[in-house]
Amino acid sequence: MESRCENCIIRQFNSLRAMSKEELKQVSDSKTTKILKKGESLFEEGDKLNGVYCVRNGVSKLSKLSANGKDQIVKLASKGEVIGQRSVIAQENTNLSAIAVSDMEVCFIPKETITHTLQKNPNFTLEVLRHMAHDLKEADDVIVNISQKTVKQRIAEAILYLKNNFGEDKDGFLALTLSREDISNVVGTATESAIRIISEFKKKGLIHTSGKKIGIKDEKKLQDMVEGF
Amino acid sequence: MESRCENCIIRQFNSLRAMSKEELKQVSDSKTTKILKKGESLFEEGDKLNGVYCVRNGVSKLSKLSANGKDQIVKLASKGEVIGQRSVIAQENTNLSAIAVSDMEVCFIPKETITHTLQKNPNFTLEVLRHMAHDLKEADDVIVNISQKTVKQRIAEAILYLKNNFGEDKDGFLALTLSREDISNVVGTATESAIRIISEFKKKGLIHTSGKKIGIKDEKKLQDMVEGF
DNA sequence: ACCAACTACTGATAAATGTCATATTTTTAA
DNA sequence: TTAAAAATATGACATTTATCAGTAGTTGGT
Repeated sequence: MESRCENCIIRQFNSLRAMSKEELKQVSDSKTTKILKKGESLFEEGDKLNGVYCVRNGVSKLSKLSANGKDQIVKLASKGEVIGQRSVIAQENTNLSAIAVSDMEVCFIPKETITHTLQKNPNFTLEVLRHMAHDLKEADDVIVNISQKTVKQRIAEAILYLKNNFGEDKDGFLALTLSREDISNVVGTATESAIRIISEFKKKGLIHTSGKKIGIKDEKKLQDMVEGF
Repeated sequence: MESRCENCIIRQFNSLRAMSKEELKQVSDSKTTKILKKGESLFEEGDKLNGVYCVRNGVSKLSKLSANGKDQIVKLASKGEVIGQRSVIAQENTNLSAIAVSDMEVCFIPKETITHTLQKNPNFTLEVLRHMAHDLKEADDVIVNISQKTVKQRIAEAILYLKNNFGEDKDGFLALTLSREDISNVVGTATESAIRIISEFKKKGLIHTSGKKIGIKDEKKLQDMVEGF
């Protein structure tokens, strides 16, 4: 099974591209590959992480449990993204759980390899920093969206987000199928509210559905809805 | 007026403490000091920043305007914090506005000085990275709070936050006085809702007020309220 | 000290969202 | 394949929050 990091295309999308040949070799020698089925967890909130996970395939939700027992999904991480960086860098237990929302293949890289490179290779550190700066901006946007947009707007936005980030299958459905509950947890609303609004979108002809699958029929109107028209 | 960065205690609180004597000297030579009165802005959303601001005194709100014309305050930055780092690092225009909520004294450090040090001093980069990792965690917490807690809980939390981060004056009022509108923008709600809930807290004896000033009377009950009792 | 402008407050009402109960459909696994 | 379990769907209703309208109180500038 042994693919070498040096040859892995995935790393072009993340901060590992700033590593030297030598460093990549070290990563490759210390990494382990892991297969996860949908629903399995990479780690749970509060866990101490011994390394980071580089996603080769599939999608993971990063979520946090709130006092009232509901999960809030903070980010969906897919191919090329590195999960767990924040906790390893801040040397804290993780504040999020990571659960596969589709079958996944990930590489585990021990934290020593990462921290060692962080101390030796300023380009790598800077690259990680840039990624984190980007994540922070996205988080700020999410805060503004959640507090200023209606649930309807946020659901429309989530549907467009899923299309733009994960694409559509041959039948015109979103390639990443989330349960209604997951959608409500992305958006930060009650599951029933999400379901109701999705039904409404369907009645209005903005989307079509089949089981839990959703397909976009009128992208422009969905976009208008996001902007508040 | 020329105080030297080498002697500035403020920098102990931020990533500048990882700079060498030499680098600090360079910062000191390139920096300019700026005084802001309450209400004045450091920069506006969309501006291209030519450097970062190190807060010596006072507090600034970092906020983002939403489509419906309301500001969402994403962070309050005070003594020791560096504002504008994210945009400079990501080499993007800023996504936030920074406006003084009290009189301020800040040092402006040109971005060349920062980016130069980022490339040369891995310890500094790592330190900045750690700070950003921390900010990102806080942002995640805000997302969960906003979407899962009621307005009442969030206002109680905001009041406690103001006490814990900025302290109280000799009369037992919060040392940082925000307008009701600013409070509503921190919490992500309508100004009238914030006012109504603050009045309710007062009637219940959780707080006392005098004009726009708020003082905590029953911290425990406020805390219970945050947890949802 | 006084006026204008701003900010805080309150009530009435509307709109959005959550909750609970229950029916229906889809998925899962024996 | 089929029964059980899980997820989706919908209605009725409760609760929360926003909006609009108007009054009272505070503050800063002359």
